[in-house]
Amino acid sequence: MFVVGKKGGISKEITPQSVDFSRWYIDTIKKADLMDYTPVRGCIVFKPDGYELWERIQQAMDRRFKETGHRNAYFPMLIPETFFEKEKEHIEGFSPELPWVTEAAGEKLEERLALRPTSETMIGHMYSQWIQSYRDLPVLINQWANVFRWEKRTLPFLRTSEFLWQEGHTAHATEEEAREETLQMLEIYREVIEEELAIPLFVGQKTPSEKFAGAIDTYSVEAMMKDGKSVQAGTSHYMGTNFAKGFEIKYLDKENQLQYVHTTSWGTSTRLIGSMIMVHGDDHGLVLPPRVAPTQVVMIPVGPSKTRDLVVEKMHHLYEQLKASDIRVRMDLRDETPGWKFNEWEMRGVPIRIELGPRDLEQNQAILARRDTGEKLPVSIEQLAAQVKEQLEAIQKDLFQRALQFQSEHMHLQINTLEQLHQHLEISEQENQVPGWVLAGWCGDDECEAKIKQETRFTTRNIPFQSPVEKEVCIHCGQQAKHTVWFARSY
RNA sequence: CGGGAUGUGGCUCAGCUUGGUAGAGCACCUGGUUUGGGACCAGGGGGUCGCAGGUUCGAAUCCUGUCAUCCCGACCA
Repeated sequence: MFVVGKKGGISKEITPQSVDFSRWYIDTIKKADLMDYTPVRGCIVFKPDGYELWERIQQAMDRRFKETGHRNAYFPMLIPETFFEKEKEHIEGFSPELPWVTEAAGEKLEERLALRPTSETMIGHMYSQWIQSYRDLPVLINQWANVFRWEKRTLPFLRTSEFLWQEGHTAHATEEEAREETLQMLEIYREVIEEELAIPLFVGQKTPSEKFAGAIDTYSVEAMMKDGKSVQAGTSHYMGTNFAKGFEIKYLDKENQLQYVHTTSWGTSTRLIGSMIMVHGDDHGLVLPPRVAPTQVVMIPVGPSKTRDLVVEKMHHLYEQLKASDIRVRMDLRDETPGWKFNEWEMRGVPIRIELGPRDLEQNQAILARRDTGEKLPVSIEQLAAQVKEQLEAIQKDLFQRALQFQSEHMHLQINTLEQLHQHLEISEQENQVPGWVLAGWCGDDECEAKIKQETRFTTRNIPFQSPVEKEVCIHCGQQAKHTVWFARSY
């Protein structure tokens, strides 16, 4: 399918996915120049292309947050130790991974300050002061921020000690309204991630053991990577009155009764970048969905040097035309051979390459090459901008469809016992196939869940809102299933 | 945090076993020829060998410690 030169076309510098997926991932992000390591453990630089991906995700999210009535604010990064003690589950969940500030201005602090792992506590504290009356509700605030979780094992974009994210925190008068908010934001995540990042998702509810520390209910959107593992791409939590009670967030209702507010929180992070890479990337490197690609089109002049001036002159005209059509386009006029540039921009995942040479000038055309399929098609110059737009949209759509196809090929609906699961894993390993995801029944017992994890490293991903099949019995104990759950290995 | 591996010009690595003037390929700079899938020739620049100690007349090489990255586990977005 990939149209390549005599040398085979596989990058010499990227480990093929089938050989070692982890190495492929590291090779790809480095070759695509998205990030670099730093001297600080688990902390990376988001280089301009990596950061721009984040900016585009931000824009897509932020627009929808605003449309649904939320506003942005910024809360401090340092959180007093005592704040964590106000919600028991919360501190148990987060205390192992907190970095602390213990000294400032050369003196030991009376109370040490944590670098926030999330801002429920600080925001809860502030909300308690801002909210007095039902007239103050709802409070709908989002924050774009960095957070810290000192991870034992780090992986660029997917798990770093410091990462960028967005955390929404809302307070409502009623449970019903707060629950609506929780699901509304989950739906916004689904929309952005599927439409902008072309990543198809599994939408559902987390099991109690997998939910957020301090939440009543946690919902997630989960994505399947090309190695069959899952990434939790976004979460939305209904907190009930847990944080309201911990931080005394109360309001007077219409009957002059003091009530606790119901809070929610919801978040997505820069791990979306990692997911996107692992969902769409191939053995040539990165493959970017056009809507978030920093560069959508790269133009490369080809042909002998005698004709170069003429070609470049024409290319400038076309470049201006594409720019005028709001296409993110750049020309590569560096003094390298075309083949070298082709490979370079493929590694960087640019969706469309336009080649222009003397033969094209004669025929009043340009060659348009798709990153995702490798197809090259001649396009008449008059129609170039229109064709590029059409192809960008086609690529966006095709990436999603291909990912959806991959998903359906790696979802296993016929596994009903632990023994069958073990068999499935053995066969997958023997045939060097990704084990994928397994839909199975679960009785609701934490112990069964823990045992499955222990034996297979498969964890519950979520309980889908819409399950393709309803399961009758628990995959572990064989008793009646309460839920039908996705199981998978995860990042 | 446990087990394994690695750390040497920008990148990929050799050299380490058996201590003795730091190497190769790629990249970079200059000039020329080239350019429709990773060009070629000639010349050139660049490294206190992750860091800190130690052993030694002498350490990239041996010893101790430490930090980082990768892989495999336990913990988590």
